[in-house]
Amino acid sequence: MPELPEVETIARRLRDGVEGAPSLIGMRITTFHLPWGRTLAEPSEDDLTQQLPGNEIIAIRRRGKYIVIQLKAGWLLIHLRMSGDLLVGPIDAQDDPYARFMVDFTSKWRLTFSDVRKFGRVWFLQDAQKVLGKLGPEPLADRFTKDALYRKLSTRKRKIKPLLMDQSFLAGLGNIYTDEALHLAKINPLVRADRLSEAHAHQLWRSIRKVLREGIRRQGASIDWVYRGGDYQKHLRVYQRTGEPCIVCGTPIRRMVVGQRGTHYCPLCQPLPQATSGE
DNA sequence: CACGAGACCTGTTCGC
DNA sequence: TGCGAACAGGTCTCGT
Repeated sequence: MPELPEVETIARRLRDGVEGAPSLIGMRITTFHLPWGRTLAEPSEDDLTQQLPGNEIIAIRRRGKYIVIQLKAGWLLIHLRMSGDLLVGPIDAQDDPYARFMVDFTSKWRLTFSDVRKFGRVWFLQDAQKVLGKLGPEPLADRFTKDALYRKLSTRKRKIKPLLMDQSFLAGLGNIYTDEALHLAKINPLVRADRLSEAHAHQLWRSIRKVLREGIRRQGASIDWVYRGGDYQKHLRVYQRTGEPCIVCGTPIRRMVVGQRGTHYCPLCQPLPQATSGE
């Protein structure tokens, strides 16, 4: 489910609280539950039993698509992958059938990691960089400039779409927002990164930041049955709009597969530069 | 270095 | 109506 805007929205809700659920900042952990063992990537369940109880939440933020929970001693990292979500409710509430990991607090509140497809993972680390250190830049950070993007693109020969989705190249874009940004920038998903002009790279930079900011403003996109978050899905330009008219030129949106991912684009607005795609 | 295929999982939707 | 195939917001590993 979640890409940068959805993860950002979830992190803010945990940090600030929402109607019916308080902020988790300052809460002290009593115990945890792990109904699906593989959800815990690191350390072992036994080690976690030594480290988590008594620990206290200091801060919550997002890095790439990770939820980063700073504890008094150590870091709890959570990656929602395809279908994960984080919910706060009373300990005695009815169990979520898809709960894979739960943390209980002295306040009698419980944080539940719900994840239908079981792809999500949790890490408890003394050094968060062990996992976060592999990530590329934050697309919304000040230091990520349009010239920095142009320079990074100019040395890569990969197709632009899979490159943008590579989390070590840039952290946070997934299938939805990549398609959206490429359409806004009028760039074909198959174009080689090093073939983009400086003007196109700059336009792409603007587009990436615009779709991510808009996604956050709308509190993310709710697609299918999984995420009941924001309403950005009502404003999508191409994603899952195959056959519907392009909002710019009216041409039917097409779907193709790029890097094994469904890819949506406008054949007129995002033409493949002639004879450039190959060699 | 770049790419494709296969895993990991469950649920919904599509096509016949 | 029923049933298998295709598809879904992500990432890792392996082989070419």
